[in-house]
Amino acid sequence: MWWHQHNLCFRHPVDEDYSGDLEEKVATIAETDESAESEGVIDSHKRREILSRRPSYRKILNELSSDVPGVPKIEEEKSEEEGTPPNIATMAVPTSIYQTSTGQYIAIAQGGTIQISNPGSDGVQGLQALTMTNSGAPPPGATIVQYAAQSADGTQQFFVPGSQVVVQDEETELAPSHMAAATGDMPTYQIRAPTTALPQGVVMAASPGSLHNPQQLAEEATRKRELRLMKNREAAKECRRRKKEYVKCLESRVAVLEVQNKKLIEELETLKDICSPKTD
DNA sequence: AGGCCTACACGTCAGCGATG
DNA sequence: CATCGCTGACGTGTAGGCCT
Repeated sequence: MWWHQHNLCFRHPVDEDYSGDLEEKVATIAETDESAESEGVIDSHKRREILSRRPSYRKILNELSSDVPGVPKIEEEKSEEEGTPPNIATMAVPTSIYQTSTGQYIAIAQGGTIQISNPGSDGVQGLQALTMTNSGAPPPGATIVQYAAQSADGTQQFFVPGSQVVVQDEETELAPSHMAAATGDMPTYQIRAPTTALPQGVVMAASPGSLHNPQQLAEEATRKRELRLMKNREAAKECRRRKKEYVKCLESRVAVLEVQNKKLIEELETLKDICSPKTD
């Protein structure tokens, strides 16, 4: 066994095909999961049919988390009135600590804040904070901060998708509301397109009534296509993120069930000994 | 150094279900 | 029925490790 419920060591690479095996393992242990896919020879059509009818990862994960306490849950969006800032992913778990394959410790705190710390030092040096700001569909122009790290010289480094610029705010009040809510007293940042006032991917639309000639129609079709591609791009990213989370969830569930299984076997052996004493 | 392999991330397409 | 979101499949690029 290479990991435990609250001290995960992610040794498995996240493979596209890996979740299927893991699902099967969970189903085998729990004997309740009907979503397991058989590893036998299934023709591609049938396999595709099975796969395409699978519910979303959010749904599956939420079902799992309702079964198993302590399993992270993906909150549904629209939690604005409930105190959760918009676009902030909330992990409904007590603070969990994981260890990565590189030896780093990852702590998921309430409110979705992830802290990454490097072992070896006194635990403070190298501390990195990361706040997920993209649980749901981002508003137009919103950008996902994928990773924030504090380098040795104290400067903040942000890696964001696309060719965008991160600008540190002079004061926290200047930050967008969803970011300010997420960071608290931390310095806040704005993400801007470097050359244009329009957010990345936003294309100016002509009003429908003004489309007369074929060229305008072609431009409109191109615009629609680019918009669809952009949305699908973001959706694919989000889908992959959820899938990774789902796989991690399955991994932790496997661990829990294996421990339970072991305990039950031991209990059974004990009961056997009690109920059938030796008669010689 | 260069070739090969592997893992990973990404973009795109296709197909499905949900929704208005 | 059109539209949209989600997700599997596929192709591509890149980084890192290993071998010659």
